[in-house]
Amino acid sequence: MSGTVADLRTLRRELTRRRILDAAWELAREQGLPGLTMRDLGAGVGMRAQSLYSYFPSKHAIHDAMFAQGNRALLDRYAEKDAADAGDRGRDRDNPDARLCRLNRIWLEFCAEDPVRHQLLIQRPIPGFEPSAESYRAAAEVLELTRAAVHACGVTSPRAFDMFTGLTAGLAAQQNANDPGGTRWLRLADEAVEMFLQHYRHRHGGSP
Amino acid sequence: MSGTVADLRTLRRELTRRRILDAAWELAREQGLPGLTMRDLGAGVGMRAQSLYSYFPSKHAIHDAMFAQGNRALLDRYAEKDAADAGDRGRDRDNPDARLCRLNRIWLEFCAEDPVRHQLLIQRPIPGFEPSAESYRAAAEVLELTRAAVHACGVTSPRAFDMFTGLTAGLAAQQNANDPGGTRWLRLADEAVEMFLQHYRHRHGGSP
DNA sequence: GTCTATATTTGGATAGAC
DNA sequence: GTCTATCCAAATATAGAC
Repeated sequence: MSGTVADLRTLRRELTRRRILDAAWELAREQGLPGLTMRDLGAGVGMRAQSLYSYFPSKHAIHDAMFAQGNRALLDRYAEKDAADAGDRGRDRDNPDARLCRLNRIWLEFCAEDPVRHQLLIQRPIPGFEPSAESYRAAAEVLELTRAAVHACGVTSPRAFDMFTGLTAGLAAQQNANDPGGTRWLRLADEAVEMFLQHYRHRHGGSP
Repeated sequence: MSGTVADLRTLRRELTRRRILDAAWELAREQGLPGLTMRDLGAGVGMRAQSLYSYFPSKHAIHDAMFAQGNRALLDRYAEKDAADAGDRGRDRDNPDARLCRLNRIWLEFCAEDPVRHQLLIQRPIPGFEPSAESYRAAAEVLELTRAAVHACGVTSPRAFDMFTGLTAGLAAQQNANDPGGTRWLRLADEAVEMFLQHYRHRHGGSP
């Protein structure tokens, strides 16, 4: 019996943690990531700021949890969308170019739909913030996924991969900085991949 | 006579303003842009924080002055380097591709040599900060310079120019975020321009 | 022109009552 | 588990003496 009670407690606690994180995202979207304060966050979930310390040991821990959440959300998005768009039809082997375009679109849309999340995951807007090892693992997983997709297109040099990450990171950054909510750079996604593949496949690559 | 005295006073005042801004850059480079405080800044020039208000009406005004300084520095860099590398020899007309590569290298090196300045000029790390109109003018001038250089290479579509700014912004962002002080993305500068021109000149462009 | 003194606000975090 | 009551630190900014 006491086991069940403990489980319920843990569950309630976890739910409240989620509510706090949801409110944190909402506030960060409104006033920017540095503008997120314990006071406002407490008010956002109907608590005093001090009560938050029952759920997170520090503000840093909240940032870290958000970072981890963001990376997991991206991995989930890949799993959903990538599978939904082509997995069943088995086109992954047949057309690696299309898959790279797809992954690139998923990434760019993910970045554009929440500039604050993009900021937290990609740039480092919080001075002393270093994410935990577990959070880094998810980020590295995303990178490897992308690298594999580029390789599958016949482009294998590290230089080329750096160019790819630069290209796609730039489109996301420009979109959020200069046309937030729009599609001015988003719409260049496929064109960018095409440009990239044309250049690197013919130079260092394998099959056309 | 009183005019001379007034001039001296203005001069001294202007010199102190410069000293304050120099110290501001130094501190920002050390502790990040949000870590710049009036206290530390005062200490950096041998004053109390309160005395700074004799030179700048607010912290915001200091940020704005830094923003303007940064943009002017970039324009100066273009004027110096671009002219020094090719102006005398008059290659600008003969080889627009080389000029675009040159401008791109100047820009990337400028961004990489001071990540904090890059952050201030390109991204918007300070929540409520909006630069003054005069500062914006310099930034727009930079953009037009680049657009003209891309046009000279026979690439005229706005889409293509957006791709160019995305590409080059991404290289700078990746360099500073993932390899500060290194050259991992910097060295891709010419290759990026080559890739870009090959793609867009053959598609929408003019002469090869 | 710079200082001391101070006002004001804000934010992160702890202790202990209930 | 949440609250009240505080603490402490830091930061922007103003007033007035020297």
